[in-house]
Amino acid sequence: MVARSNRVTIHDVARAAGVSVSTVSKALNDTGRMASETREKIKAIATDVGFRPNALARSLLSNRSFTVGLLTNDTYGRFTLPLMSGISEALVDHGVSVFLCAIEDDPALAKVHVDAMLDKQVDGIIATGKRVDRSLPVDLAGLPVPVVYAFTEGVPGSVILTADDADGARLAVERLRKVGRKWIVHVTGPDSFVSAIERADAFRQAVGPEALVLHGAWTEAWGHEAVAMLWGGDKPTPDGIFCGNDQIARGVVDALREKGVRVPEDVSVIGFDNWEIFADQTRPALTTVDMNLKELGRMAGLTILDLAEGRAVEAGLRKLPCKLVVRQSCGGDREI
Amino acid sequence: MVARSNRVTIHDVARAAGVSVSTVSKALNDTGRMASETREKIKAIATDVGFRPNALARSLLSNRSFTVGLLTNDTYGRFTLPLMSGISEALVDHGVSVFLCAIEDDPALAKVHVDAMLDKQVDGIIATGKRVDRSLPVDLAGLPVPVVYAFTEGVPGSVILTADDADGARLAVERLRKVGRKWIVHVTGPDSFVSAIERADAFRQAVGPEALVLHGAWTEAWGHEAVAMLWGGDKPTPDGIFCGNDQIARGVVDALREKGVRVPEDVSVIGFDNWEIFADQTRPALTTVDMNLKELGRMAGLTILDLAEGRAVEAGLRKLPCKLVVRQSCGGDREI
DNA sequence: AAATGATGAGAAAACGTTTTCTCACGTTGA
DNA sequence: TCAACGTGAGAAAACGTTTTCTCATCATTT
Repeated sequence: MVARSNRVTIHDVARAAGVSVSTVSKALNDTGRMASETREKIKAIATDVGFRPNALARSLLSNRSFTVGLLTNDTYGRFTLPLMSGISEALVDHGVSVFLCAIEDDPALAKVHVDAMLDKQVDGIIATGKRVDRSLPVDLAGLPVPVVYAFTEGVPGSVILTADDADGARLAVERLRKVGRKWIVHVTGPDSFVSAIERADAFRQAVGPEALVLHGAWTEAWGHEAVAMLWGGDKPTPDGIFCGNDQIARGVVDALREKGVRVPEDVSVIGFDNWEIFADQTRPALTTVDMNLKELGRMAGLTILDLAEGRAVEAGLRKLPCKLVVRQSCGGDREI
Repeated sequence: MVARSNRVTIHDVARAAGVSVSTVSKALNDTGRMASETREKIKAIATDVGFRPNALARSLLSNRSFTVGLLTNDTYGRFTLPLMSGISEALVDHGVSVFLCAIEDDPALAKVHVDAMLDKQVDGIIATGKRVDRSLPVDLAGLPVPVVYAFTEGVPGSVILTADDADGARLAVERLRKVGRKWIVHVTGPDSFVSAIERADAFRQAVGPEALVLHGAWTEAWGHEAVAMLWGGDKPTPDGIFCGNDQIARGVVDALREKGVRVPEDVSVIGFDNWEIFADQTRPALTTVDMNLKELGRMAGLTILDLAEGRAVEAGLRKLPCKLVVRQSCGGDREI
């Protein structure tokens, strides 16, 4: 309930042990020369009085703050949180803490946050966003600390980590084929999204020349609409639908159910994102492509650490493979 | 592309200006005595060479790091992100950055994070979680820094901020009454949740002795089930349904639509949480209670700041009012 | 003309560490 | 017996700031 700083410093330990602060420092860091009894005694006393070195003082000297910044404009957190979780998990073992800065597409706010982090001597900055083909509203080039871009557009020559959309599409098609689907269509988001394009291209490549890709919004409503279109004409209806995200997939599955089409018996559906809140709640639960965002976060964390510690890292765009999470909407889930 | 620390320090400024570091410091901080020309000249030179004071060095001296920690076990981020957003928004103006630590109900991990933050001399810690009636798996009492609990259980005598569940329930009932509903029921989550209990109690108090509360899971499926029960017997069916969260509400609305019951013409539905991804996508879009989590975050941020700066703060549980977000599922939305 | 006071600016200490340098002491070898 | 050497431990500098103290210089007053 009191005062300034009752925190125990290295001086307190030195006094308690009857030695100098240098000796304490060397004892605790296992450096320097000294009698091993002295070392052990000092260590014992240090833990006894609950000494924990002040990281700030240490950083001042070492030029390493064991702190990194995560800059994001994904306020909703759909992508940022798994990423954050991976970053944190990878770095906590190295004693590194993460500043989270939510900048909402506001350049001024972004600058304030970046400056604050630089002032606090972060060892590096990880930039992330909600769209792979958009960059944050702040220029991170030429900063005095390394920068890694994860799931957002980065400047040329920088390190950019992202999910391999094409791989995800291939995984989905492969699965649909494996459960015996012949006429597979792709219902996805607007073709103004690079992710949508890349998935669609890979989809076309995997399915062949007759491939059908329907672009729309990233919404349930578009899923409903697409089903209405596909089942509305007199053309043959597909037996497999690969959706651009889980919301579309949810719309598709609901629409099919309302139509009396059985999923997965009559039609197999695969989503994208593995957003559990959607994938799990859909009836039947969605088989869906997971972008491994947590793993992407781990990679980003370890990469920024490499850079901070001066190790060489290959620049350029690096795409991490996706994985398929099998639930019920595609069928074939019991065969395993 | 090189070396150690090209960062410009106060010494560089002093050299460039031909004065001592003390003079520079006083010039930039508008303290001390000096000719105003000197002051201005130094300021000009400082911005010229791009000097930014090293916050670490400053912190070492002032015992203030302008850094707080946010501890959460809400990996999904449903509650943490709006809170975080509010905290960050409130604190960025004061130059304070936020460490986000995701501890997944793992006491050891929690301790590691807390220790790392303490070593880094955070000015305070905000604890938050996914449930108001559960505490984090780590003891935050007796820490050398102030702690504020937001949306999670705190130790007695601490500062605890949370949403006023009863207020939310009252808002919902009030609205349903206002649009002319007479027979209102409450479909909510398990009665093992304090939130569910408090809302249910307030609901009963507002509706009267004949109030009907149905407890189930926090899922869409339970919404469907509840509708099946309510419309299954030969009792009169309700014309207003207040749901414990937006997922239940979504289930209820979907089930009613499938039944041919019109929302909001025949039945008004109100949700809880204002989880936009659900509230917006439901047809019709959900009128729902918003817990003002961002505001709660702001309060938490300002409170921790007050405590860090030694201002007195009243301990105890503080409940922040909710607000109703009007969309279409309740009706009466066009009257305004 | 001397004493007083105001003004401008620098020196030094401090924050809590780590690291390098120095030194006293005791042991070994010739 | 003396030089050389190894060992244990402390002194001091350094990191980049802020703050207190001291001290010239110059203008004002008597």
